[in-house]
Amino acid sequence: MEPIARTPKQIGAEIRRYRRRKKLSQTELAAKTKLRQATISTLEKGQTGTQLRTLIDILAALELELVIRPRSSASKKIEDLF
Amino acid sequence: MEPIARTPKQIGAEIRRYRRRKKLSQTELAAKTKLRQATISTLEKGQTGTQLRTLIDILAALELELVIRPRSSASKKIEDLF
DNA sequence: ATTCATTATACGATATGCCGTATAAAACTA
DNA sequence: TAGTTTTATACGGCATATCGTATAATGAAT
Repeated sequence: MEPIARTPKQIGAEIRRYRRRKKLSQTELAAKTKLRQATISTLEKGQTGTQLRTLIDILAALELELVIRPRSSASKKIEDLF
Repeated sequence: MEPIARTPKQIGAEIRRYRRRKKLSQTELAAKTKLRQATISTLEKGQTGTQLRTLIDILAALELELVIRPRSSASKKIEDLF
């Protein structure tokens, strides 16, 4: 299953998923990244457009990486996501 | 080879690669996205942290998508050069 | 229900991105 | 070479993200 993200909301949801997988609270992640807990909260909610710098800091702290690629065609069924 | 991006510079380089593949100038892409040519220029150069919203608009215009995933260990050392 | 941890929201202040416009620099092409 | 397209950079002004700090809401567990 591949975590595709095309909107801030999807990106935030992915971040949250990975953060919890690592058993970190927003506060703990904030400490690692020198960001505020509030900033991480808004990113995960996808409420506002955040800054790319913020996303990158968080990805690094969670040992994640970004892959940019052409959009996968409609062959991807929703069922495959679960 | 997978287009992994962990820094603004790498992200910018990927965007540029895909834009050129579609034979679009920065000005043409700017028109599609309602951004300025200057904004696209700075994003591609990776000079400044841009806004996530800007990146997403451009990805959409280029029909690209983002995948977030755990870091692949293979390229770790190489990426540390940046 | 109460407590404790976690997450969401609020305030003014500061930093930074994007805007419009414009020009300069580079890269192609004839 | 000169001319054309493309990309990089500059300015003031506006919009917005993050800051620090703090509090309110939610969730989890006993």
